[in-house]
Formats: sequence, structure tokens, C-alpha cells
Amino acid sequence: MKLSEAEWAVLNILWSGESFSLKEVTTALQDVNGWSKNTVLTYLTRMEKKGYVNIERSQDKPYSAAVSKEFCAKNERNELLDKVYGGATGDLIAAFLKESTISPEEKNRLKQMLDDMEV
Amino acid sequence: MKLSEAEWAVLNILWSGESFSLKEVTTALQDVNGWSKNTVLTYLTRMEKKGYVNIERSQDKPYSAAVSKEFCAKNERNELLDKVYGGATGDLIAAFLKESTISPEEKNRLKQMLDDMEV
DNA sequence: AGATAGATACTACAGTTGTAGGATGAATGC
DNA sequence: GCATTCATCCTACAACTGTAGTATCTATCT
Repeated sequence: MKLSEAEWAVLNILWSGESFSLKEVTTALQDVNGWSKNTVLTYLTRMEKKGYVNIERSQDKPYSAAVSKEFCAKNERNELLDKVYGGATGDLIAAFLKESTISPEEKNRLKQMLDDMEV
Repeated sequence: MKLSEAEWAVLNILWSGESFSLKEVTTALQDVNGWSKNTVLTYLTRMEKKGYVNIERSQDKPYSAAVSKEFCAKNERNELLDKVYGGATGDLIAAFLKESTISPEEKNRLKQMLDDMEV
């Protein structure tokens, strides 16, 4: 289970609500990548086959996500972790930290998390 | 510039040394995904076209990486960050922390990093 | 009911990726 | 000098991805 960039874009729309009409999805994606409605529909149906999208054909707003964002995010994280860092979480986090600009509040949140992990 | 899983495998070999013969690359990859030497060669030449691999055809060990691991790793990190977390580094790191098992030493290293960011 | 508009289906097509076979060239062993 | 071996080249092909056209169906307006 590996999502392409475009599939993420589709799911990101679907995750932003309960269910959608084709028009809604198309309009939302228009801003992101300017697809025609046919392209959007192709994605939705292909992704239904793969089990990423639900289509309730009788419904007014038939399209919804069939997988949770957190599940997909976890897969992506693990893929990066293994592929690039051979599973070494510390290295990965260090790399992210090194080049990130995070707010003081976030710094504190992360420190708190690290503290809570103690013991 | 986006590397596939298989391309990462190839580069991971190339990054492990200076330069390699086809045989060396094939043997190393054999363990990872059991490719035939033709498959390996196809990858190497395709990746040369894309600028990921150097081939010095007159050399004894013609194959070497044309891109640095850190550069590629950064791309992957940024892609994950944008695609999944919309650029919110804190959220991403929190997610990694939540499910990771990192050693006490690493915890300290990360806390140290966070502290050093203060100011 | 005929026109119009939006939704869905079916079809297509080029590019990329994963995978490798066969032909050819070059070096090495005897 | 011929056989063997390894490297390289060229070719192929199915699956998947990005992108969309055309045709049909259905509801709605008038």
C-alpha cells in the first residue's frame, strides 16, 4: 500500500469532511492541480478498486475516504524511516530538527514529550 | 526529483563506497531484492540519464552515486512533511516520537538539540 | 416533451517502473 | 586461436500513473 502524490491530494480532500459529490472534489482539487473532472473521476474509481475510497453510488454525495489519514501517515513515516534511515528514528528526528523552524511552543511540547518518555 | 524504492536500494549500495563494478552492485543488490544483472544494469543506466548515477565507462569500477545521500534524504523528508503534515514539522516529529522506541542516549541528544535551539 | 447540465462510464494513450531476455563485445584461460 | 566468462547494449513487455476525450444517463427547466 503506497500512495502516489496525486492520490494523497485526493485523499486530503476526502479527509476534510464526511462525504462529497464529484463536483465538490473536483472544485477542491482544481485549486491544487487543475485536473478536469474526468481525471478526478478516474482517480476516484481507480482508488475505489484499491480500497482507498468508498463510493456509495446511490448517495447524493457518494465519495468518501476508505482509509484513515493516520494509517496512511504512519505508512509514509515508516517508509521514510526504513528507506532513508534504516529504522533509526533518532537520526531522522535529528535531521528534521536541524533544518526546521518550529515555534517555542512546539519546542516545549516536544521537550515535554521527551520527558514523558522517561522511564 | 523523486526516487523510487528500488532507486533508493541502488543508491544505498553506491553510497556505501567510492565506486563499483557491475558485479559488485549486482551481488550487493542480490541480497536485497534478488535482481538479475540485467535488471541492475537497466537501473544503473536509467539512473544515469536522470543524473543520479555516474558511469565512467573506461574505468574498472565505473559505477558511483551522482547525488549525495543527504540531499536525497532532505528531499524525502520535505516531501513527507508537505504531503502528510502540510509543513508542520512539530506534528511530524511528535508522530515519530509517539511510536518510536529510542534509547535514553538518543532522548538526551534530542533534548539537547531542542535546548540548543532556544534563543 | 425537448433542451440543457451535470454525473458517471468507457476508452485511450503516452510515460514511468519493475523485470528481464538475447545479442554482441572484450578479456581471460588454456 | 578457440572457448568461456563477464560486461554492456538493445529490446521488450506488462503494470501502473497522469491525463483526458466521448458517450450515455438522468434529472431538471421551460
